[in-house]
Amino acid sequence: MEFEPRDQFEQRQRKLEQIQALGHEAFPREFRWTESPAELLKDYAAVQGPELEASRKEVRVAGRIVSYRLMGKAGFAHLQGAGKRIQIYVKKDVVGEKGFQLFHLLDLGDHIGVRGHLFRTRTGELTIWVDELFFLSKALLPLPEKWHGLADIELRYRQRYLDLIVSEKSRAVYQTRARIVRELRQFFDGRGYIEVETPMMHPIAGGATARPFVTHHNTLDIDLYLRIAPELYLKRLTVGGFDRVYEINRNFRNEGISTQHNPEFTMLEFYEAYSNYRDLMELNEQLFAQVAKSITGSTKVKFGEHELDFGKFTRLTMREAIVKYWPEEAGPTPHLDEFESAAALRARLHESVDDLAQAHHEHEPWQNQAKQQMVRVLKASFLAILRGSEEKGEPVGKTIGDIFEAVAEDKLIQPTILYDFPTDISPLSKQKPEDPALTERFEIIAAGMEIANGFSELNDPAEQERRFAAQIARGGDEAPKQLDVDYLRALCHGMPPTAGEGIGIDRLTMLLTDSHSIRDVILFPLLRPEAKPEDQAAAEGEKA
RNA sequence: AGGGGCGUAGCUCAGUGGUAGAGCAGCGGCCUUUUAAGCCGAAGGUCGUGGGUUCGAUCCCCACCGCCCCUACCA
Repeated sequence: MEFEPRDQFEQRQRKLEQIQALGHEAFPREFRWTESPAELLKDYAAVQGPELEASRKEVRVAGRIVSYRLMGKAGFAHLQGAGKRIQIYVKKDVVGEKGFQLFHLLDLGDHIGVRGHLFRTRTGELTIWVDELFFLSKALLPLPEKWHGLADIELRYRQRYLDLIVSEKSRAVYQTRARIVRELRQFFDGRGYIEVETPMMHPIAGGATARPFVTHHNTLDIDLYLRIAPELYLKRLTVGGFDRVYEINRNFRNEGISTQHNPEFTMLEFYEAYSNYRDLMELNEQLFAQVAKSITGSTKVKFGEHELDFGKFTRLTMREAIVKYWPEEAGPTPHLDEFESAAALRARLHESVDDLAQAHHEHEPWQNQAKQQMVRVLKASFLAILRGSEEKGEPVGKTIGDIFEAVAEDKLIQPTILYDFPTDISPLSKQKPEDPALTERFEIIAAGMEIANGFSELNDPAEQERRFAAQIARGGDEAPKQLDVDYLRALCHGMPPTAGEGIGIDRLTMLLTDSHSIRDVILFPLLRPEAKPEDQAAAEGEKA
């Protein structure tokens, strides 16, 4: 093994040998401790020095050395354990010649155990007076800089272990994430739901529109897809009589990577028989308020410059959202009847493009750069939407969805329930009885991000088959390659009226931890693998 | 995929068309209540990689690699 910095690596290997020569095992197997550094700091926060020294209660504590100050015949260090740091004081008189030799051979990053008792230093810091040192494990590579920590974002993602050692903030995010998941489990368990695990390898990728990852099973000699959603399996379970069922697990989508997208991400998906999407909206209002409150202490949560209030959801239909956020530069807002026909909507968009061009022309660039930018981007989006509609023959519902995304989605900062989605983009949702162009579907949007997606589940097998067939006929990378006949068969056995929903755990964690990149809430986000130096040289050789 | 930015010691960062600097970490020495401990000394680098311009490139130009941000695809 060879690592940079080579001299420090070798230096520390030599020290390990010297530690062994002192009679210590290089890699001991255990250490029996009585308290963690975190527990000591908490339990003895209010206990004064004289009281500590009067009782001289023996403690045994293990941790990683994260600071080290040697002063002749005594020294201080901090041991980090369970995320907190306790100081230790090591005196040659007390630990003896060999004990002090061991102390000399320690480096930042090493794990040790200590036996001793608590006292307070002159400055009042709670400290362990060490009677005996135990060597536990050597860090052969140095820790990041002690004051600034690991500032290189790439290193924080690639070497998360270092980030976690050095950054209490990062550590806290993942602890919060665990609490969020626990909270969600409690919420659903308390409502009579059962937690299940359905396949992650699917013969047909369904339940969402996304490009899947493909893999292969050797013995069966079949291609399989990593699941893009658990939806169709969970709904089979509602047919099977699990009336309230949920799963928390990973989905995989072979799509782009961004601050809001990682190729694998965690979803909570749940189904509740005999309920509809209105019931779910109410359930969501309770759920989000409760989770936000128990995680952050309040339903009002700081997210960047905003304060998101999960105690108060706005409800808007998709069409209302488009009308509400339609910018004046885009001309008159569309009328309700214009959402009915593709031709009317296209005409509206063409007019808007002209109005936007006009607006762009009228504004002097230096007057309001942000507005100029908005007008330019919106015009480009509208032109793209028109191309989709006119050249690719996309259905009107798709056009409406695209318009929503172009004009409204990023404006929805406060938690919003956006509902009544076009049937054309909702192949698994039940239609509204009074308007088959719309479905009983909603999304929860906060900070401009889609957090959850739920609907009254389509349980009419004939209609489901028509929708699947339409999807397949339309084609594209994101459409299923074949009909999921077994799913239709399951529906034919009778699925109760059911409402279901998926909640993005990563994004929810972002909101509740004020994290602005999904990579900050996923321990090991997908990055391009590090090239070994020789690979890199070879790659360049080939090109030359 | 397109646009912008970044890449210098293990880490955090300065810097210059003329052979590269600080702090922390590491090494040697002094120091028995310090705490970003201190003081003295020495060491540490193919300035992301490869080309080009130049008498001379870490710096200027081009390509490539990696990361970040925005846009596009998507949740």
